[in-house]
Amino acid sequence: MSLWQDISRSLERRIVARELTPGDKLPTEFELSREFMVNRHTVRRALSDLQEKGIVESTQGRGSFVRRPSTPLRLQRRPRFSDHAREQGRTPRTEILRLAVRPSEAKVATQLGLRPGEPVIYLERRRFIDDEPTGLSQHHFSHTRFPGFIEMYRARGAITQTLTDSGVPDYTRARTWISARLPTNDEAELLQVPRHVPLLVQRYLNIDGMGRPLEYGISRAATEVEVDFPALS
Amino acid sequence: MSLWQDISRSLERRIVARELTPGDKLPTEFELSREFMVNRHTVRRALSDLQEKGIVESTQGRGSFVRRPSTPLRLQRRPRFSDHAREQGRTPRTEILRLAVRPSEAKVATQLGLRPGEPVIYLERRRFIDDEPTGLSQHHFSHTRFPGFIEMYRARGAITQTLTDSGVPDYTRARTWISARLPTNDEAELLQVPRHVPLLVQRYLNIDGMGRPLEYGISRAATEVEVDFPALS
DNA sequence: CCCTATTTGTTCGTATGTATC
DNA sequence: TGATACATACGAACAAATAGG
Repeated sequence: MSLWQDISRSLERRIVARELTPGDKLPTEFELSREFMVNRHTVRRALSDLQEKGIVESTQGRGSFVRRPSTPLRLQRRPRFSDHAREQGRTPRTEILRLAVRPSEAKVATQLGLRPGEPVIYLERRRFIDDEPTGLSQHHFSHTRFPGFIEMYRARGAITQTLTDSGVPDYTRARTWISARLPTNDEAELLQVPRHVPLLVQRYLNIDGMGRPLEYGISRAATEVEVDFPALS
Repeated sequence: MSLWQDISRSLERRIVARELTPGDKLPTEFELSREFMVNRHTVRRALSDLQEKGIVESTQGRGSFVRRPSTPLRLQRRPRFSDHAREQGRTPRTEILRLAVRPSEAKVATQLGLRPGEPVIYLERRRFIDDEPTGLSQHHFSHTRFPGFIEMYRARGAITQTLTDSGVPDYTRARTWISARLPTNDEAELLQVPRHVPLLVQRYLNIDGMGRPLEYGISRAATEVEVDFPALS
């Protein structure tokens, strides 16, 4: 057991024992180095470990702070996000992060059957349940096909409604690619999760009733940590 | 942009440009420090960054290596792991970690429609492609229904074959739950991945041609999964 | 608004420990 | 066993962001 690991554990114990509670400022690196009688670098290595674990957060010029605990988030299981949430008696909300027309990237164009660079509606959203951020999503629609999308979406606030009013009464998910990765700083911030909690990333293609590509989307959500596995020896 | 960030990006570019391919050994820290004309600590900071991102892996006494890329795995209604691998001209292999009869846990019993504690066949495996570990899986079958499973599986080495010979010519995946989490030490060891690379966890229920629950399984892989039917139901 | 003390971030230097080959 | 290479630790200095007077 190295010194920095000892220090990291010691600080972690202090936090789980509520000697230091979320939001609290940790002693400065200098003070910690005196307390543990080690070099400041050794303290920094320990703090770096705690940062990776999402337990503390450091800011230049301010100090290191105990992070707020993360609430386990539920993985969204249905494309109809709002209905699903309301069924459970919870309050869904969607925030628009970006909504614009932009040239399509190669991957998006391929999936939607467009020529690369052909304009697409780009919509980026953050979703909440009971005011807790639960997911981020990026949506792409053909601008040629839905020229009035932006205004309609702003007025209606829902994708399904916008598509219905654009003459697409129904659509289904044709394909989903799923992967997992750790969040970027921005994503961790937007979703209010520590950096060590994996994101589940879904890339999907929705098609309309005629089987034509309709929407290419990417959604990201933090997932619950599972602990119910029999140990592997 | 700090020096170590520059170096990290530079090395990452080298890797995506295939100048360094998966499995390759990076230059030693000393060599890199000479090349970039910085202190070895600065190189170490960059390598630490690349390790966090899962791009390289370092081992004391050996060196730093470019990690293997994760190959997308395809999830289907009739999952046939070996066929899929062979289609791509790769060599699949399966290792038995455990194979035994044990009382069913509550969750397993519920899914399989058994009484809690009713005996189940428990099979734990590790799968390889081209001798690289790619996944871990746990399988549960009713022991009452398949009393000779253990001997048959040992003789045949394949679940599908064992089931066929047990009078179950066909089965399909009824449901899949997907989540992500960081690996335990054991899992990281068995899968040969760093501890900060998320695992994709699939819990699934397979049913036979009559719609009866057949197998409850949990698989874990550090790879992308492609889903070509409505993903989460 | 500026100045300054505080605090974390980066970089160098040096030394020793420890795992691998 | 020795050489190599990564891991840990200490010391020093300066940069950069923050907070408070």
